[in-house]
Amino acid sequence: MQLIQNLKQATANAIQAIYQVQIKSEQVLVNATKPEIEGDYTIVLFAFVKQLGKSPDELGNALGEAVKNSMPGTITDFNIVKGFLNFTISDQFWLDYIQSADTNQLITPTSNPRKIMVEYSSPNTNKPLHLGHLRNNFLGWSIAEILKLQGNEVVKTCIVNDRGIHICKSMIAWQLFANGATPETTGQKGDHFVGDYYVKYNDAYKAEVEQLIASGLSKEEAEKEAPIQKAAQAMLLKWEQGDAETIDLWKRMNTWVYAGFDVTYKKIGSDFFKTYYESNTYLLGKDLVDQGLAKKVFYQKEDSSVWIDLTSDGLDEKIVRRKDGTSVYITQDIGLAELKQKEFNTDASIYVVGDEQNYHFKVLKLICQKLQLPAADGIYHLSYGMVELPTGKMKSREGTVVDADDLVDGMVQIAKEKTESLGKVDDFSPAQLEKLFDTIGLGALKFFLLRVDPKKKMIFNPEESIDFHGFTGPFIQYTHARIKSILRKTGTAVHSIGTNLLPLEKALAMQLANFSAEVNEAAEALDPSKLAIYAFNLAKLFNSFYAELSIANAESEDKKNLRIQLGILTAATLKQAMHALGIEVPEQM
RNA sequence: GGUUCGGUAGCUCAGCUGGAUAGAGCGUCAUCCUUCUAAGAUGAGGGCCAUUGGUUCGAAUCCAAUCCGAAUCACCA
Repeated sequence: MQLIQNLKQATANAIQAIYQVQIKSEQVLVNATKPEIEGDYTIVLFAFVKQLGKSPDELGNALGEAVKNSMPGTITDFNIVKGFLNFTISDQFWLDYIQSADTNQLITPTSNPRKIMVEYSSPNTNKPLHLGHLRNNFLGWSIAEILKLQGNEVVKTCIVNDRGIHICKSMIAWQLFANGATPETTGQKGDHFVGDYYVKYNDAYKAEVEQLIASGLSKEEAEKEAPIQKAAQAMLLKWEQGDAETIDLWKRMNTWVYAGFDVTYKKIGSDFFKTYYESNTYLLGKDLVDQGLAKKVFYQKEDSSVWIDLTSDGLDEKIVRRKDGTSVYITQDIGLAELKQKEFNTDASIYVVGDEQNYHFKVLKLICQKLQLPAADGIYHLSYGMVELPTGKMKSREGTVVDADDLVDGMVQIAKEKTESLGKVDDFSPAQLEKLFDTIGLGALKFFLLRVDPKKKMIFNPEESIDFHGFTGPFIQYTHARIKSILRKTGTAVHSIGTNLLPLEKALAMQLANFSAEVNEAAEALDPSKLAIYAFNLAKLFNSFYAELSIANAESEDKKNLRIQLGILTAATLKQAMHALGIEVPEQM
């Protein structure tokens, strides 16, 4: 659907022809005309009034006439109101569009497809996924789907933070308190099982610190001297030395966690083409430090630690190698960026990571650029805001973390209760029902987390749970199911669709025609919320249409055909838009 | 203190590449199921778009300052 683009181009051409002034088509602003004014699309004349030195009316008349004549059969009329040039599009244009639209090709693919990596999820192996991870996973998945929809090749990756002191804490606690218990013996999901020992570690640590303070140590000393903390540090050292027993335990506990993650990922629909483990990548980037030194990008201090000075870029000095020769977080990320580039040769790499790491990624990109790594310019940090509770941030210590599994199960349960109370799916089999509850519950949750601009922090109120009415996933799923229900009765064979359009029919066609452009916008901005909003508006519009006009009992055969076709297109568009959000739409609900 | 991001209806959010009377949803009130799925539709009510100044035909949108909130500025990851 190129209509808007064509209008811009025609306007630019007209200005060129009449006034010999070169205007880029992108400079022409085309809006949907206000409902109470006659017309379908509006061009704002003010932008050119001054530049061309003509009055809005004079300019409007000249442009209106020229554009109208350049698009015969498409534009039937124009008018000028207070500096706005309004064009009326012919019914025939929309009828042609409705008739020829192909549900298998709702999107015009991008002319320059790229290979793009999307890295998301990044779990820690010491605790289960929580609400924040869900936002990350849904965003990553959706971004990947949107880019694919546009015609790009997407490589989904995940970096697992499977090493470090926090893992050792869980391990120590397990050794101390578990008595050999395992997820199998307790029947607990592996990630929750390990997460519990992380909590137990913190409890024990806190108790030890308090005890030490009571025995006369200062708070600082106590925190340093707590035996369990020392044990964890010792264990990390052993791990790094490759101590067989430690590595064994580490592997064993990680296996439990991964088994748990797999269940969750499967449930919420996350997958990765390639998973990187920090235990394999944490030594990367060391050779790049030497290269950087040779290139004089980095410099060495007296204690032989290596730094980069970013003060001229408005940032600080940053260490890239410790004096003991070990690398730091940023170093391994540089190394990993290069590794990924070598393995996949992508045009761009999108990191879905929380906004608390904005500074880190700014530095990462800058350093990669200074090192002239091929990956550098393609690095893009998709920074998303935290999910907060009405009471403030989630804090594991205060037990206010919203667990991902619990939340998903809760949503599915609500979907079940709601669906059963409505009693519209009595003919479903138990397996179908289960699938439906999952679809609706997850749909509600995903939509809720994706409908907000990713970069903004959002508030989630677990008390109120998530609504199934209004601007929600189930509302759109319901609209889809409703259309499908009608189509099952009317059939989908369409012949003649008549020669005129009612306002609601036209509005629906216009909205449908926008889909491709909306996908492009969402892809460009890496913002699924744009698609969520689009899908909601389309569903809402269809529901108004549905309430006003009958499809099965339309006033004529032509009208029936036309509305069936509009129903087919709306259902297909909703399905595809939701699919790009990672949300399935049921045939019946 | 520096940097970055945010402040729009009671609540949660759109709108921000300047354009016509600032929009949704939830909540509140009212109306609509013997006819295609009421998880729906229609209507009412609700706003000094944080504040002040500037830019201009026109500012929620751009600029500056101020106030409030958040993140970050680790030899943690």
